[in-house]
Amino acid sequence: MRTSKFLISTLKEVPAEASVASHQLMLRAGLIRQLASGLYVWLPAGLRVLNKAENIIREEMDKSGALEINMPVVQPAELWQESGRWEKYGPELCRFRDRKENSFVLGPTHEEVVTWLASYEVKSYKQLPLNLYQIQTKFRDEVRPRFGVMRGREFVMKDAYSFHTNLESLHETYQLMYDTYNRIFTRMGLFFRPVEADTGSIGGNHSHEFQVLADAGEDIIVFSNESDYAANIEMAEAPMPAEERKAPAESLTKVATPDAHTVEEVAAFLKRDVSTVAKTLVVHGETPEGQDCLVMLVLRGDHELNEVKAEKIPGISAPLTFASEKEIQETLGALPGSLGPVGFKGRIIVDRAASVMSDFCTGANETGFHYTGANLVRDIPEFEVQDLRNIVAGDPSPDGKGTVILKHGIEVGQVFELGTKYSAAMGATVLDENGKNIPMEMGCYGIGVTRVIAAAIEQNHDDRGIIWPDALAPFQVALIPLNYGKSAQVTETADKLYEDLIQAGAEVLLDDRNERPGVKFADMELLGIPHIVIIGDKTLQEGAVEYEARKDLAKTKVPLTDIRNLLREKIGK
RNA sequence: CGGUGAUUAGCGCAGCCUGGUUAGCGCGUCUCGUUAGGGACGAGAAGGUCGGAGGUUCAAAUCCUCUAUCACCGACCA
Repeated sequence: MRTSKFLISTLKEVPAEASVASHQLMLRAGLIRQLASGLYVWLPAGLRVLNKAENIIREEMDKSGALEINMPVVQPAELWQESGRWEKYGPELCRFRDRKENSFVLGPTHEEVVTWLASYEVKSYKQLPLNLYQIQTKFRDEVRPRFGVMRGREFVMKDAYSFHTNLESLHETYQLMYDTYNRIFTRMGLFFRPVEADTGSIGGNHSHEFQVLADAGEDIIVFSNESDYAANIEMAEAPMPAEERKAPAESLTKVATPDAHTVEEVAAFLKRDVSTVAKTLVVHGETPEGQDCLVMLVLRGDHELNEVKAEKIPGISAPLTFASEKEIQETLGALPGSLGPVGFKGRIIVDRAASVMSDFCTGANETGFHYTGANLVRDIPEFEVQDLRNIVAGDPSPDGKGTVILKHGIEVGQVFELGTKYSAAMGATVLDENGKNIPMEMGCYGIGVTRVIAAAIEQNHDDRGIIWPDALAPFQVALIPLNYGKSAQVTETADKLYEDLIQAGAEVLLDDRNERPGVKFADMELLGIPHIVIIGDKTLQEGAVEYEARKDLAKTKVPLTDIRNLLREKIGK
């Protein structure tokens, strides 16, 4: 490709809407343009990268034995009503009606459609296992699109769905996909880790996320400093403290704490550490009889509630909903900021770390008052202990080896064992060896293709621009002739080299624009092309050209006779 | 969805508070010339419903009301 025939849409200045490096660079390098919130046009250079990523995924999926299909973006609402997600999915599911007033959705994922498909196509255990995948556009009306294509509303996803007669077969394919994902992200040159994950709204039993480690990531990943333990913070169990709860030493004393509403304010007012104050949160729940009720969650003041853990506890509403001020006032007679478990008649769940506190401070359920010297059992006879909090750096690792470290990650893929959740709900059954109808076991496996591009840039850039891993680069080689079209020897050399490399099957961008050298250097470096060759009269006098590696910007003079072979070796052509 | 802020040329911004000529600046774009190894210089030019609607006023980018869109901070997910 010649730049004169290509669309080079680089920007000098950073558009105001971009805050993270990948978003800024994708706009500056001319890979994408924003059409509306969370919606992006992929420009030619960007699309080349996207296609590279898709092809790697396609090759590895095919190698694993998965079969590519294509399902519609638009899906009938009935399928979603059948699976039960019509109610559960919430407003990010974009719903609409067609001219006949029939309800449809824009597919945010395709479990329903693929299960419908499998129920039609698969009748016998002999056809299983089967793994179907597609690379296709999804739409989720995200509450808060941000960071460019990292969290867009419309995005490209590779989603695969596997079908099995038994769990053993499902485990096998799960492991196969796990290994395939490792190969895919390794080929893309990413620094990533598979981590244990929550199954979220898709539902299921067993799951790993593939996380690209980068500071801009929105997820927090928990690692052990001694073992290979790695999990999403949503999942990471905060172990029971080793120490025993001390016997009460103080008596329960009510103290006035005017205008102190947060744990920090109370701690500061009473001149004690936040970790000696118990934090009380009130959420909605259900009694075993099915009655709505309020449940108290008690945590140490310096700890954070883990909502995923909380909503998994039976009897607590999912999604987790906090009681409103009005509800709290009516039930407890006090406002949030002065709440506590002492004297509360309902269900009280105490976090493991909070369960070993003694002589702590907590709200008195009377606005403006707290207790000091509060103690479990003595002052709060009825309570249960659960893991409720986010693990923090320095806590013992959940696997018992070492302590934990927290890092940010970008979730680029996830593998799930779904079980029979969808097949049972939607009647996707097969006849087994005994002629019995059984629902198929299912797995599902996603990769955020557009997101992976952003993740790759987060991990690979410098102050001049993007540094593409070889496998994702829009072009492998950039040729920068200086004085192209004016100097005959430069023009001839550049054209010849260009033709040779094209013949060899290389992806080459020849910058034949009538621009000053600085402009060309800056553009090619911003665009992140891994291998750059500079062809100028000065070095040609010595029968040489210059080779620049984008990775480290190192320039070396290379004899003209060697440059073809050097490049072909670098790009493996 | 809540809170905060923004919307003026392709991009980045000033002007608004205190209403009053032809709405400016930098970058980019086009033409001509000089240049040519790190986003050059000179001369000229094109490009604006001041987000939209309504109102106040002799007069609105500027004041008021409504509305749309975008961004940032908190609850979702590939």
